[in-house]
Amino acid sequence: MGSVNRVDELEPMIELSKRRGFFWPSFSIYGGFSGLNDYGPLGTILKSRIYLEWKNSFARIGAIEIDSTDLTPEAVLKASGHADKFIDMAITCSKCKSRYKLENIIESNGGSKIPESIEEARATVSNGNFKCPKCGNLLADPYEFHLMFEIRSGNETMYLRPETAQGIFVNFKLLLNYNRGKLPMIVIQQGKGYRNEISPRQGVIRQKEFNMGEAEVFLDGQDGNSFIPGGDDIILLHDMNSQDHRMDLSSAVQSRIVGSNDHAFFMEIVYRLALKVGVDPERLRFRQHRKDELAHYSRECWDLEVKINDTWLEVAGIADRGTYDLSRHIKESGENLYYEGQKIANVIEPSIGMDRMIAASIISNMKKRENGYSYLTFPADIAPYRVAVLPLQKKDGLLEKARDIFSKIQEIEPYSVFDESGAIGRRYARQDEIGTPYCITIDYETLERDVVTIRERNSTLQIRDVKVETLLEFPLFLKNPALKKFGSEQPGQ
RNA sequence: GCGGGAAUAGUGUAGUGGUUAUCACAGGGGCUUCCCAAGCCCUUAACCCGGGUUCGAAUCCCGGUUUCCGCACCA
Repeated sequence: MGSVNRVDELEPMIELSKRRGFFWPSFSIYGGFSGLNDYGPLGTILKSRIYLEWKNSFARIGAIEIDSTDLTPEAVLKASGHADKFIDMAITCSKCKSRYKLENIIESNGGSKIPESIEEARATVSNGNFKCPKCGNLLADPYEFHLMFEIRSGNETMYLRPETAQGIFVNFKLLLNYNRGKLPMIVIQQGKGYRNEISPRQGVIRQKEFNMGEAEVFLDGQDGNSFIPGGDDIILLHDMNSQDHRMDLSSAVQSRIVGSNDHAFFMEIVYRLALKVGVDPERLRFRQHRKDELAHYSRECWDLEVKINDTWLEVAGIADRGTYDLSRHIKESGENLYYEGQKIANVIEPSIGMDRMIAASIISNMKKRENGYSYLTFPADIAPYRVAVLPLQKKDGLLEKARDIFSKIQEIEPYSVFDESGAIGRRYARQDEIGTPYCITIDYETLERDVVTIRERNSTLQIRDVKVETLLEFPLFLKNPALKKFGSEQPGQ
């Protein structure tokens, strides 16, 4: 429920998503399965459009893209550190059923040596006289908890990848060769990651299987100036000492808040993507990881967070992985993953949780009109459907005329809607609710003079007397001169 | 995982042991209107799963699942 005063933004988003087909819980006819969600028809289009924006923003700076496997041999994840770090040792109080991470129990009892194996953990616990912090009961029987999904393939142990990144690192040698030995090299990958979450919550926000968009940026040397941030967006930066700064990212580098220009540049790329998919800048900040929360591979990390229900939710992380991964793979595989002799590339990793980015976009764009009807203010670039064609009524040849125009519009804008049912106002409302930016109405003027009316979603304004030939003039409907009359309210701008 | 609520058409809900399972919105068809979810008529569509108690269970009990709220977890 939440407190009475708080407006819950998540619940209306989930309700809309179920009703209109953005996403819904997986396997619902079998009672559901927690932590898994399917994208419905609208969500699937939205997802591919947001991925495309992401790809474009990296392609514009010369990125190359690969697509590696989900199944990953144990050796790779041993090298990367995940096989060790992704197994938690835990302990449950037999009396009050409280669960603890073993290392927390050892530390809170003044111990410092964290056991490396389950055998060692058993020995430590049986000698340690550790008590449950809650009820004082003596704790016993530590066990392992796997955060990765394990798969058996013959005699091999494999895992479903916890991140897409390793697929890029293991291909580094081939990629560098493909790139004719040149750095910097930016490699991106779209795909699924899998984590055995103990208690998935909040629908698409925390899942066992999730969509990621990751980039590994391989940099020449340590100077950190291969890429220079150029934007003047004033951004809220919450640093590791919980100090807030409002400044653009190049100033943040000069003020030594962000560690390097390279790091700041990719923070900027991710920030602009969030704006591009329609997240309100007022909802955005970067938060720097404290030393004690950095992942095992990371030297410095800034999360992009979105404010939902007045709490900050991580949607992306821009980590400085240094030479960690390549060094590890050099050591474990014995392969030459150097460049220019003995140099190891430095890596910046902008990594985006796409499901969360999509949810943030929906939430940020959900608006209500004064009459209570809701609409989605998606930028036209990511709106699932961009145009709906609506005959004012079905009689007098309007339906046929509308169908004719619709089939021509589909040629230039394949994702368009045709809707003939119900009153015209109802049909506008239907399109508003799924965020279609433009409706084209076919009326008696169309029959007489071949002109249509274009109606814009956010303003509900109309332009009448748009010639059909103007409408069809440009392959990209969004760039059509017919829309200029909408001025600055146009959602595509 | 633990504790506590909850689970009924697509969505939101009513229903305290016997109902033809309520209502609204949404959806489909028709009439009417003809530029912003109007009106009228018709219509589709639901008791989470499995056991038990009972002559009889949507309703009571047990187990499971899902979900929400706390706690823990979130590399």
